[in-house]
Amino acid sequence: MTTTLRFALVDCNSFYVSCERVFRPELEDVPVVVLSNNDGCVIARSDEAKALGIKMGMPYFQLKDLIKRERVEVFSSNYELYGDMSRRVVSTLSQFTPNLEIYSIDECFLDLSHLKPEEVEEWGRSVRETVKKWTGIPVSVGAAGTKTLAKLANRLAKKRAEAGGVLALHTAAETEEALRKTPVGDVWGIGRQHAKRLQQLNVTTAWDLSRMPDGWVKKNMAVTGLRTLLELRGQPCQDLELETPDKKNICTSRSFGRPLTELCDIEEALSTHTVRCATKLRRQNSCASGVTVFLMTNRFAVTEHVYCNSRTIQLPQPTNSELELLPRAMHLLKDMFRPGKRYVKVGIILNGLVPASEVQLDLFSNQNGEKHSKLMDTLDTLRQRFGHHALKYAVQGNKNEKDVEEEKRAPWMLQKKFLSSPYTTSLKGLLRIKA
DNA sequence: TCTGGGGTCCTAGGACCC
DNA sequence: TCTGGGGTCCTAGGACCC
Repeated sequence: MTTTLRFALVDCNSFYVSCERVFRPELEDVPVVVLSNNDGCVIARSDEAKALGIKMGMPYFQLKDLIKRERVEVFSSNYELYGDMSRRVVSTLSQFTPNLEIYSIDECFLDLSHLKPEEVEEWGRSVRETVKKWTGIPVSVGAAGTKTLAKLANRLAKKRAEAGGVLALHTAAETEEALRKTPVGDVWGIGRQHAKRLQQLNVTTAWDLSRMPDGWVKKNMAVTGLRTLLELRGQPCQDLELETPDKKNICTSRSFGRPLTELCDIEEALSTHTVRCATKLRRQNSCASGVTVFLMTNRFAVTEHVYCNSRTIQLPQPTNSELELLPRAMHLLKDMFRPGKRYVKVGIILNGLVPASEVQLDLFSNQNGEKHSKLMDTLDTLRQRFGHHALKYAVQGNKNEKDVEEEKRAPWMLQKKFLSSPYTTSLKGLLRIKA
């Protein structure tokens, strides 16, 4: 019995590592890892690095010896580069279908309804070759009747050398075999907690899960769990999301380059995050109804008392003006700050987002609102043209995150010891390739 | 010394109203 | 003095994703 192949999942292999390799081809076949912000932990690994036993999320400081011994190449994360490469991959994929969902920076769901089942493998190979040729990024393709099964097929396409990076689940027998080979914790939608619970009940594979009673799953894993269950059985519960829905919250937060004790340093960091966050808010044409600020000390500390606090206020009316948001964020921070602690992270969340057009009337009844709105437009235009640092508030300080030299950087700024060039988005980066 | 950042959805429980 | 029940809204917390 054959099933209709409705979805393909195209996933970039070790995406961040692959981005770095595009511009450093000599790193092919060499173990490579990419670190999270602040060079904290491993967030991408090449196959060679995986073979050395380096796991996702491992702290870098615990791996230093291994990295040195095995000559692992290390990169700080370079989101400017990865974002740009991601756009190139998406634009290549959109040549293959107009109906495509950007699921994450390195994954897209593609609609297959225009293909006959027997054409899917050939189509998948063509996708792989074209993306590789046009962007330099290797991808894998999984195809099936539901999104959950397409994810599962994609995982196996990566694992099975003989699949050549493309796997389609055509028949019930093929699907059953794939389900039997997938550990339950590797199913999309089954996280650590559910996996643990299921394993205790001797449900160890995706196949076992697909045989569970609906009632038990609904009761213990909510309706999202039930959707996963039905999709494993081939019954589609999720469609492509062709338009990205507006975000309901927007957050900007960073760990500090080193622990901070002074309020003024944290104010510089938080004001910079607030400006970033407000910029994201305006890009979505939204206004925020509330502001939350959070502040924390090191949660792993054993000798110090862990302090983790947050404060929220509702705004008199929704706004996206930095002039409204900044003083409120600063006030919340001062309210939480306790001297004598070593803080490691601060962040802001803008919540209760509403379309800016819906508060427009209020905005015009308030003269300040109209002025602010024009000012913010101007700021956005100038910053887009000349960069984030072109126009800043005094409270943000005068240091520039792009500066590499230690003494030119503020203490709150991220560590990025192993940063590659912004090869694709700046002239300097471009010159670095030629050299 | 050194452990990321940014989201979503669901549910339970409390507050409040009629 | 007795003291219901149903509905809605909000929030906190937990689970998940990449």
